[in-house]
Amino acid sequence: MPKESPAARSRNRRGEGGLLRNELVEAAGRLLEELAGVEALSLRAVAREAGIAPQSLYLHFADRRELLTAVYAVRFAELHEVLTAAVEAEDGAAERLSALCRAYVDYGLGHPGHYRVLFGTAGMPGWEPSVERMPGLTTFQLLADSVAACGSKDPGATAACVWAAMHGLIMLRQDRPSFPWPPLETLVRTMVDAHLAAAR
Amino acid sequence: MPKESPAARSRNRRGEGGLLRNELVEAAGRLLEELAGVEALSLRAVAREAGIAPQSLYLHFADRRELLTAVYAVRFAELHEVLTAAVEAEDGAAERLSALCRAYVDYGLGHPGHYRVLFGTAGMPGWEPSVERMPGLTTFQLLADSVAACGSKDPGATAACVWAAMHGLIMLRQDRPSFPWPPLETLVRTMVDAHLAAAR
DNA sequence: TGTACATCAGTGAACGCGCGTTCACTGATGTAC
DNA sequence: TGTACATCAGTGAACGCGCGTTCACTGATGTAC
Repeated sequence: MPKESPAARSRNRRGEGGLLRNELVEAAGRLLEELAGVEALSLRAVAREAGIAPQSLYLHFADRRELLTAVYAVRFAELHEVLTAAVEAEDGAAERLSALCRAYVDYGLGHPGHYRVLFGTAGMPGWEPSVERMPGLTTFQLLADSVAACGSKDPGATAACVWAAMHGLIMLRQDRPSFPWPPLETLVRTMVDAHLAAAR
Repeated sequence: MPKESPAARSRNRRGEGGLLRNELVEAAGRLLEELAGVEALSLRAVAREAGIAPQSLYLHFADRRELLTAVYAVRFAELHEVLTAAVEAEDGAAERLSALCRAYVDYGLGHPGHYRVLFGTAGMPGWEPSVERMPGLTTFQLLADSVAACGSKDPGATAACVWAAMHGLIMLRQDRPSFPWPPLETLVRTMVDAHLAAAR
């Protein structure tokens, strides 16, 4: 399980070297499925997972930071898609907001490693998520719109609060598993209901 | 600033070797003031900050994990004290809850490094915060009581929600500084008001 | 159609770094006689 | 009061590890003539 057979990978054909780039991002994704966050994505670990020599990574990324940026972009797109689908599946404003929150929290708890790359990234050596503004803001808009549709007086602040609450839920449940947590459903419902109550 | 003059520290007198233990925890605290989280607290960095050789740390701690545990305990006591003081300074139930939340968020944003040692600790190599249950739960009780006093139907779930919301606020504001955050006051008030609204 | 050559996808070997940890040691200081 | 000794607070030197990164190289494959 932990080791890849060395013969597993054979060199790409000429002109198809670019394939390795995707293989690397996928390898990083696999690592994140079983391990914690960005710190699991050492350049060497990713290369190992992909079955190539560490220095081959430099054929497609200028340095480790660029690799992380690529992983970040792919994962953000994934999350955005999940959230969009969740919102579109419902009709009523409150239902849409609930569905969005559920989907977000489910993603975070279901893919802890991926989630941490997206949002649990601080003081990480050589990794500044200034890139996130672009994809991040349009995704946040999804939430802000849902909140606004529920009649909140200050959708910006409320949406930020909801985001933070979901983030805290995801992070704390992972980082403090020994705490006697109420069921996830209860927590999400309590949180959403509270902000809905304030909106009315 | 970064370097300590090597002559700064002189050996403790006989029988006072235990002083070094405190010096080390304080050195760790100093490191956390300017740096991120647990990962900043390498055994060697702490020793450097304290002005001793790395291996001298083993005179007082069995390994790095034990040092982190000591730092954790001291910081948790500090936070608990801050929160208790904040609650006791107010009279009305809603005011007490608000004050508690403000104090918590202020601590987290005012001492990011310390806060991250307390709650931002996951997948950290060799650090399992099972110890936290003891001090953690009594501190959480402070919040649960404040929430209950406000008339919440499910104080446990609501308190957990509030905790998560504050945690998320603290972490995200640090990790995503480029996001257009509403003022901190607004966020905390929005969050507390929402849960108060749901309680009524 | 055959061959020389350029290109391309990678690898071999090595670098210096900070890390946690171990082991043998030093030298000042208090204590027993 | 003087001295031998044990204790104690530390240090010197070294270990193996994984890391990011660099440089020179290889060998298969497509292309030009």
